[in-house]
Amino acid sequence: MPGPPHVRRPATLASLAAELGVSRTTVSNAYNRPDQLSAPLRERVLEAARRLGYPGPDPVARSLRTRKAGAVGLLLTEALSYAFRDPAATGFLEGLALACEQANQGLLLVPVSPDHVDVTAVHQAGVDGFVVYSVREDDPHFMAVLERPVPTVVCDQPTGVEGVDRVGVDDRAGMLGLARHLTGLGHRRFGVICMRLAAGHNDGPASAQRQESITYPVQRDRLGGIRDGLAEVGVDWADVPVIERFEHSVEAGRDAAEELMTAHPDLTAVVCTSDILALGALQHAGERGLSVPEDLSVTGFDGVPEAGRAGLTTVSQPVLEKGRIAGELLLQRGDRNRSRRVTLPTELVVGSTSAAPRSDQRFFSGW
Amino acid sequence: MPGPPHVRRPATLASLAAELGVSRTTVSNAYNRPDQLSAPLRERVLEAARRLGYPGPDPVARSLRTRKAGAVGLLLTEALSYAFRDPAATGFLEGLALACEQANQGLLLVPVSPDHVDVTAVHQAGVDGFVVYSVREDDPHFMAVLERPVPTVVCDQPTGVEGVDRVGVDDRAGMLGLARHLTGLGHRRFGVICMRLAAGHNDGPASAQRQESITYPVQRDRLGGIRDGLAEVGVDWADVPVIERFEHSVEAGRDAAEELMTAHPDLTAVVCTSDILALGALQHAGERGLSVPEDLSVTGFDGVPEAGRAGLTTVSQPVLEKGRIAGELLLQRGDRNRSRRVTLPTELVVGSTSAAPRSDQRFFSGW
DNA sequence: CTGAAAGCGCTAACAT
DNA sequence: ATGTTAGCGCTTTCAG
Repeated sequence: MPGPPHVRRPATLASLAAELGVSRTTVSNAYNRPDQLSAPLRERVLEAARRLGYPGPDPVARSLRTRKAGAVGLLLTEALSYAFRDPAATGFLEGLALACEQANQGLLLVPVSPDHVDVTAVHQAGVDGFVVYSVREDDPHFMAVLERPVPTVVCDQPTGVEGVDRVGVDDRAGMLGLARHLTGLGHRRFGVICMRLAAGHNDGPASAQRQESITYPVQRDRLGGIRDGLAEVGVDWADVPVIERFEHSVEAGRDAAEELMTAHPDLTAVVCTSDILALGALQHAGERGLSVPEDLSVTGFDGVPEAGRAGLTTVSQPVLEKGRIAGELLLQRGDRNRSRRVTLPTELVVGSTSAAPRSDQRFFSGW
Repeated sequence: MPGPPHVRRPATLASLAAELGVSRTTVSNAYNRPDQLSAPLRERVLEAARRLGYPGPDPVARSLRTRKAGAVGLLLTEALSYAFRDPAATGFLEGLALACEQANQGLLLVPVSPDHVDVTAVHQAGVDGFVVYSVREDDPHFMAVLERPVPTVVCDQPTGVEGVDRVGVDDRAGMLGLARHLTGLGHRRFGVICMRLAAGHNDGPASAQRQESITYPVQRDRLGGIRDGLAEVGVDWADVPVIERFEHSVEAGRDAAEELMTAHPDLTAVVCTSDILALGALQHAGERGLSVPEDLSVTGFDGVPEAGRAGLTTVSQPVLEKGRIAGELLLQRGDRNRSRRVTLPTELVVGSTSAAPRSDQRFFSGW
């Protein structure tokens, strides 16, 4: 907060003690260890505090002394405000908040400047540990977190970081199951819409080279799951167009679908790596005059409430649970000897947006 | 966080200074005032820090010294996790996060134990100020916030607190407009579903006495707006059943509507003090076999996205804007001489859930 | 450009 | 049950 400092605290523990002619310890005890002094004395102290406008022990000074901040820091890739717009993130946050609440710990959302990289906020954060939600492997904020001498738990990505606990789901297996569902229905001509794959702003086809250098493990696994599933029925991944979007929004999904379907009007299935993108694709299909699932199958990933309402075929993951476990992993100190890894199950949800392709499309590429 | 303290920091600013044979000031400057020392020296310091595993100045110690925490505290009535479920709260949070982000300030969600009242978390919070979101006038956590010697901004409620800035909307005027819309359509037989009115768990009719002792100003104003609007056409408030719900959820709204319509099957309009409750009422109408708006008009308040999708007639308020302004009010220190009050406009949104009552119901009470 | 001195406000041992 | 002693790790005048 810019500007002049706050009003100087009117009174301190020391001044109160002096006023009362007791020691600082006694005043401190009046607040922190009521059983360490007689009730009357304690009341005298509290009464004097009220009279002098002493607001109780300063939290920061206490933190310095006790080496406990009473809060967990949360690092998000995106702008802070994004967390409240993405339903998957919201579910995660709800779970994390639940865990913090239960342990009576605060949850500090660390501001991440959307524009120029500035990790000072990570350094400033008075927290006892960090939860990192789904960031790039080479995220500078994440690096800054690792330098802090506090425990850290990662959700989703990055994976496999030394000395850091992690909770996530088996993205690859989830997508593999979904791919099998689609190939089982008879689909052979696929298109894919995915989220940001690496640093840099790429809106458009994800070249083979770009796919080689993915820095978001979750996207890597989800794409890998599709690829493996298609390989099982002989579909070559090189023939599958993959469209990447920097922004993660329904609008971006719609837009990507337009790009995809314009270049490849013969696709029978569009697989999206998130529900949000899929909802956009669904929207585009409507605009294009395609019936879903008759003319086109569309699938997502995450299982957010909106997807459920739209009847989207998707892979559902327990986001709230993920958040709660992330919090518990951080808050429950156990053997910190070696890092713990928790992988939650996903579930294939077959909705009304996937079906067998029209028979005339099934194994032909047109007349 | 329970358990043993963290690993002791491997090195401190002092130990680094000793190692290098420079003063602590110099090391401090290397981090905070790069222009105060030569580049080579600074590099030497930073290099030594890396080598010794010095993670940079301890944020808590720095906070104590500078009297700045670099974070804003957020107090919510409900359990922390609730904030992520209520779409109106989510919008507010997004706006607030935006403001914090821009000022590079953290946002600390203060845990509020749902069960036994425990305000220690408010005392522990290392923050430069508080934003209080929509709490009861006599909320003990709020009282604790007021005792802290830091600036505070209230969103919505409580209103009229000395020395505290406030941002909100004109709830009364908004509801008055909505009431006029309904009376203009010809409605005369109303029922109301409202949120929690005061401390204590009351699920059921809100007696006149209970309505006298409302401690949530927002609910007081919204009910008052309806009352005034109905009074204009001669409908006596005493004849209007008001059903209160402790929980704020679609399910609670559905349930309240059932209670209301069972006791008063002749109503032509159900006014809800929130969209969430209204969505529940809509659901109940369907279950009851009533067509909306032909058989029954249903209205909400807030203008959340879900309501828009459902075509709900409601009073829309700029929640994101409210959040942003709350943040700005706190972060922009201006004349703190006297408290500032910001009242944002609401907008009547006429959807497809309100229409004239069936003519045979219009001015008759049935045969 | 660098150093010395002086705390920020509090709590945890260890006495008494 | 209360007091004494020693810092927690840092920044900030003010001199050199």
